[in-house]
Amino acid sequence: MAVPSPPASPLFLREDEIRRGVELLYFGYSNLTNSIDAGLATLGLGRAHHRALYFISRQPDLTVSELLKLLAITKQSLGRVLTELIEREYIETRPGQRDRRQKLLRLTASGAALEAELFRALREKMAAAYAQAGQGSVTGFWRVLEGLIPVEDLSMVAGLRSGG
Amino acid sequence: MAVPSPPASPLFLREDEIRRGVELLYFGYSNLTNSIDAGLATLGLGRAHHRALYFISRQPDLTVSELLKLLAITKQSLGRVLTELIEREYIETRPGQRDRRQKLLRLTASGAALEAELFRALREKMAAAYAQAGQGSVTGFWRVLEGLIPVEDLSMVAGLRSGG
DNA sequence: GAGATGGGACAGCCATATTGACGTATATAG
DNA sequence: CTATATACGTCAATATGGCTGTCCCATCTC
Repeated sequence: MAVPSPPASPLFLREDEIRRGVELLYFGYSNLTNSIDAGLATLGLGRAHHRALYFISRQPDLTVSELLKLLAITKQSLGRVLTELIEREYIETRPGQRDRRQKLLRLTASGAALEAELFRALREKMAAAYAQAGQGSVTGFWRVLEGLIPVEDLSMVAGLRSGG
Repeated sequence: MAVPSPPASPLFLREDEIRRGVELLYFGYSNLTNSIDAGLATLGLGRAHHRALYFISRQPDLTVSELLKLLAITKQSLGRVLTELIEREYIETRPGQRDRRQKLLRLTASGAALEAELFRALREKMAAAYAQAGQGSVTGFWRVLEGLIPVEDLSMVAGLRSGG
């Protein structure tokens, strides 16, 4: 294969692939998150509420500080969301057993029902995308996304599975 | 392989894979977009400005209505961002040649320089993720994301390449 | 000339994030 | 036991980036 000469800069040649990834990630993310907005709006809730519900559902008895790390927002921002969700009885709290300063967060029955309903829209979209792309693609999808996440955060994300 | 019985519901069994995708997409997207916030903040710009710069860079002589479709926001929201970028001379406009009501959007030299600088951060992150995941994974990454984007929007996204 | 379209603008609103300071309960180290 | 750190909450003020509704002008198209 007598290819004349290698590219001057691999980074430059890959620019189009990079931009393609950036754009697909933007539109894919947007479309997925948009898919639950209507459901949230009927309840007067926003995406911030959903994120809290989602992670608490995923990892019951999560503490406030753990949730703060996952969401990467300030205590004040989370506070409003959490207060609202507790008032509406989607979430309930208990003091921690080892450390009674902690508040363990957990969905109520209606909170779990709401999360499940919202998740249905996510599942439909994601399942359709998985099916269309094929299982081999799904692994690649995960791997690239993992590469976008700093190493120190990956354990946190993985913890949603094991540590829950 | 005498596996006893198939799962009651394939959707249920796949729930974990779906959630994994949702979570990686959330954290991956967040980390990528966060990576340019510092650069934007030093200039007093926000992500909305970057999105406009990005798409105009990608498709010079884009019209306002085309940009509106890409960003999926209202004219008013875009107006503020665009006005600011024009005032700061990152963007310039010309009337359309066929339709003089149109405004064709284009980066100035300093706008192009800014976009390139911001893109550098995106490129580094994305290139590292691609490299770590391997080229086979990149295709899968694209395919799944394409599956998340409604068919009617895909041509618009593809147009960033051909129609630019 | 009539109506549709591309673009812009005003006023006001809302959701979600921020910072900084401060307070209280509990845990833990000396 | 005291000191300090931690977990959580809260006040006040602010910024960003969306939204709606209404109205406007220029231009294109029929």
